[in-house]
Amino acid sequence: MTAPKRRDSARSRELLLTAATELFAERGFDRSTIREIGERAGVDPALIARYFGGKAQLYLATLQLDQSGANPADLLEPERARALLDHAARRGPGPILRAAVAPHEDPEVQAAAAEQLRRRLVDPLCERFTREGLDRPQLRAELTAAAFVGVSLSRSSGTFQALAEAGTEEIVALVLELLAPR
Amino acid sequence: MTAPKRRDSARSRELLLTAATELFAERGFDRSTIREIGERAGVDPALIARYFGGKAQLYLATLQLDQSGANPADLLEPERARALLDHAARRGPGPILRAAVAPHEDPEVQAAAAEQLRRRLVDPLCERFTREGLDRPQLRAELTAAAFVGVSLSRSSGTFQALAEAGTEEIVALVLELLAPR
DNA sequence: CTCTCATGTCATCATTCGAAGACATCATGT
DNA sequence: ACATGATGTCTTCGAATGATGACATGAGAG
Repeated sequence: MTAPKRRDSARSRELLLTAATELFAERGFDRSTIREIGERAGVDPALIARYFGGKAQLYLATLQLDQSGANPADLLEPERARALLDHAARRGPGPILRAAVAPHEDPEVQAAAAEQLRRRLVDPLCERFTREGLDRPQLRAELTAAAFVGVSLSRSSGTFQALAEAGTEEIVALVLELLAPR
Repeated sequence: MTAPKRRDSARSRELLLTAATELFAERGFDRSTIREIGERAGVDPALIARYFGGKAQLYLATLQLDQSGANPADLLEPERARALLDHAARRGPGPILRAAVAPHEDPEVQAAAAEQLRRRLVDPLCERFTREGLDRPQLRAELTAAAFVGVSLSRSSGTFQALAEAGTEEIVALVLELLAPR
């Protein structure tokens, strides 16, 4: 009951946001066009400009979309690793992981993506490493996150055959074995 | 004395190839334009079509360029890891690593990049793992290579601050510690 | 009912890109 | 010296893309 919408602009916004999230995850920002987004959403692409301001701001909106959960668990928690890898396998790696290896041209966009990356992957790891008394926890956290991003993206890209074909559980086990500090 | 060049088409080809290698390494294939390549090479971009057939074939030519060394050492050899990370830090990660996480649209181009990736990173690792008697050597090799690619690309991208600022030696040590099987 | 504005549709613009071709220029063989 | 083909320069084309604004339409206010 947040007030009934006339011709449902809220719904159009939502549809665009969802379609954009999917497409950005599948093909990345650059290779997604506002026409494709509009087509998938069943909404005229011109409304992207009206409701978000432009493609870049739509991207920013998708970034803020799923930061719902507060402090996420770190990568070395099996459930967290599984969730991330599974999500990437089914819906694409997501725009945030992509931003780690291929920065955006727009500095503002890149900064936003980098912050999401830090909050959702690096910081939890850094906390864990600090807790465990490792030296250089920040650097170790970034390194571990980068390695995980590489695995996740590579698996989705299909470039590595065995990696693409292996089941999620298998990957989770090997990744955790690989990344766990010793 | 391989026959003197009239107006030195061989030199033009070479200049284009060099400039293309640099630009592809710095910005990746998609974000590099043939006009930029021509400008950097000091050669008219139209000659790319003449000498290589087009942008995609120029890219393929750069891939075949530096596969001089025969069987390269595997990633877990410190010198090899250092060489790769150092090269990436100074001249960009190179088109091959990029292909691991962001496939090209042209299937032929992607296949060529994937093969280079396999020959130069995965196969040596697979041999090592087989030698060491690990199970699933192929999968482990691809996983390790993917993690390394993630670290290398992330470091070059500047998205992770500590990772970008850390010295090569430091990274090499941590990467080897991370990726070495146990 | 009618006015008004939010909402949606459509056409078009400016830019960028790879590609192709017309034309000019120079070197070499005869 | 001239003809021929290789080499280089320049313009232009067609497609794709993000953005913009004019116009149409429908719902709610008075």
